Amino acid sequence: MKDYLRSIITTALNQFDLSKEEIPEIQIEKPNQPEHGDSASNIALNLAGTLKMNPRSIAEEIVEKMEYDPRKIDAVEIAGPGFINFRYAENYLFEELQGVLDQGARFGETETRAGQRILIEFVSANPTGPLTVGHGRNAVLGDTVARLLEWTGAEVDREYYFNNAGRQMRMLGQSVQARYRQELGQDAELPEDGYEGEYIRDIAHALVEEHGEALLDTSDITAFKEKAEQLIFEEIQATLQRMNIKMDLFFNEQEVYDDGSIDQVVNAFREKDLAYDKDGATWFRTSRFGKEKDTVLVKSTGEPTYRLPDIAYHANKLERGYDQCIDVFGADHIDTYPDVLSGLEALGYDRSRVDVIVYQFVTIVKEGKPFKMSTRKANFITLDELMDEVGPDVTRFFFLMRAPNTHLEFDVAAAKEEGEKNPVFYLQYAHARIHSILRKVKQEYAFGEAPDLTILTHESENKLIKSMIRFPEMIQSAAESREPHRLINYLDDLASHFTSFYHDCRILGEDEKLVQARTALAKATAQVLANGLGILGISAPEQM
RNA sequence: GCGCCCGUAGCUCAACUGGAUAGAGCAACGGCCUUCUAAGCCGUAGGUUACAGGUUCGACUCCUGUCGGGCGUACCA
Repeated sequence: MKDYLRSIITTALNQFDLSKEEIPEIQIEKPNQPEHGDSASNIALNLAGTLKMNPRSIAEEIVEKMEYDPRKIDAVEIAGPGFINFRYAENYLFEELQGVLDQGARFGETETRAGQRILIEFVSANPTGPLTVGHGRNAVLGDTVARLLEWTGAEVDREYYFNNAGRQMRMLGQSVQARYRQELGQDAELPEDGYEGEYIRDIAHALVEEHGEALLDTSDITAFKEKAEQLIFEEIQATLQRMNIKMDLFFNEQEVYDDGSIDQVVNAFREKDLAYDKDGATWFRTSRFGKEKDTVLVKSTGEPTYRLPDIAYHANKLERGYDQCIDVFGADHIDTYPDVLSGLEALGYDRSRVDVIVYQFVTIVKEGKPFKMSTRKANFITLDELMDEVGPDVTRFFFLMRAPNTHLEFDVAAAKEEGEKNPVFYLQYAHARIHSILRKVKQEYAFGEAPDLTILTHESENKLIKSMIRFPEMIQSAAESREPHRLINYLDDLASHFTSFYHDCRILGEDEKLVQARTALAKATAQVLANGLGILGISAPEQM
């Protein structure tokens, strides 16, 4: 519908004395006030400046020159300072409703990104411990944005970037070694800054079972490190799977060392005089890109800082032919992002091909109080523990219900509540309720011909249909802005329109034609709810 | 100090990327179950959108400053 409105407005505008550049983008929006129609455009107001005319008279002229299909548009009005308001024809609504039924599980899919290949990198936690609540928001955001993009036609790969070398992992190996020795009754202490979590003991225990005392003499921590990595990765993947997330690709940071691309990056920078040596280290002239200071790429020890492999890794992604690469990370990593973009630009890539979703931190609220977490100390809540308490559906929902770029408060008590305070149940309940009706209808009726949807003229029916057919637009907007919470707000609105309909209009016991038409309407609603919940990665139960 | 993000009803948050009278949920108050799931529906109350300026037909949204909170500001990741 938006596209249609844009096209008829454009046709009208072409009759004005305006160059192409002077025609602004035509915005179509849904007015807050129902009296203002179903869709509205502010085009006349936007043109007031360039045309030097009263916006109302511009609007009048546009409407005069506009031709529209009465089967789609019932009325066009000019209101307020110069808005053009459109009212949909009933016939249009019925056609669209039929469209929902016809498209079924695919209703909402569009082709706007058809042919695009997108790589979205998320989670990317190093295998040093179980996923915590902090990773949860990252994981769920990344996966859901991926699903949204897929619904708009893109081909999306989900990638997990990790590092199994370096200090962190050494520390992990040493921690496991210490626990291993303790398990066998020896005196051993965790290294300073070692990992204190209980899971380290589990890994040590597994090593004892497997090797007995055979690893006591070795000073090499490789065996400890590898076992830890293996077990932790298994656990991480199990956690992700439980959350309905499946990564397509894993990328080991080591690759960009091994294939020499790190050196290539440094050399390319040097050739363009964007890298230099100072104090035994290699520096990147980030000051050329508007940063206060230059940045170290290779430490005086010869070891690269994380920025260098980061740049090489992103170049690698672009080289793999993706049209767009999206990174998901927390606010604490925001500072590295400009360096990566500068690096890519220096290498001759188009920086707009890399995009980032930054989310703010999660505060867990337990017993009414914020719960402070520290990763290395055993003081954290794992995602698994959270899911044990509230289940995967609620977990996903809570991480998605707020805009990524705002601080999220996760109230465990509210999440555990079954209803009332818990909005996820509202959606699932509406879906289950419809299926309950559908089951009853199926028992009592056997409809022959196609339903006559044109008898759905009750105000609640009308509103429900209008809400339903906005679904594809909502997916677009949520995908475009990378903000899944928009879809949640929409589904909430849809469910609320359904429950209003449910209370105003009975299905069972009415005239058979009406039963049939309303059943179709209910079925379409359930379909949209199921499709939407599917995008969110949340189950749509048929019974509750 | 500097940089990024946030500040909206008592609480948690929306507001379609600058639009018309700022909306939901929870909490409070008042109604609605012999009929398809009351995990629900309807209504009442609750606001100087932190504050002060500015930009324009129009600002929660953009700009400047102030206050408050979060995160950064490494030859850690």
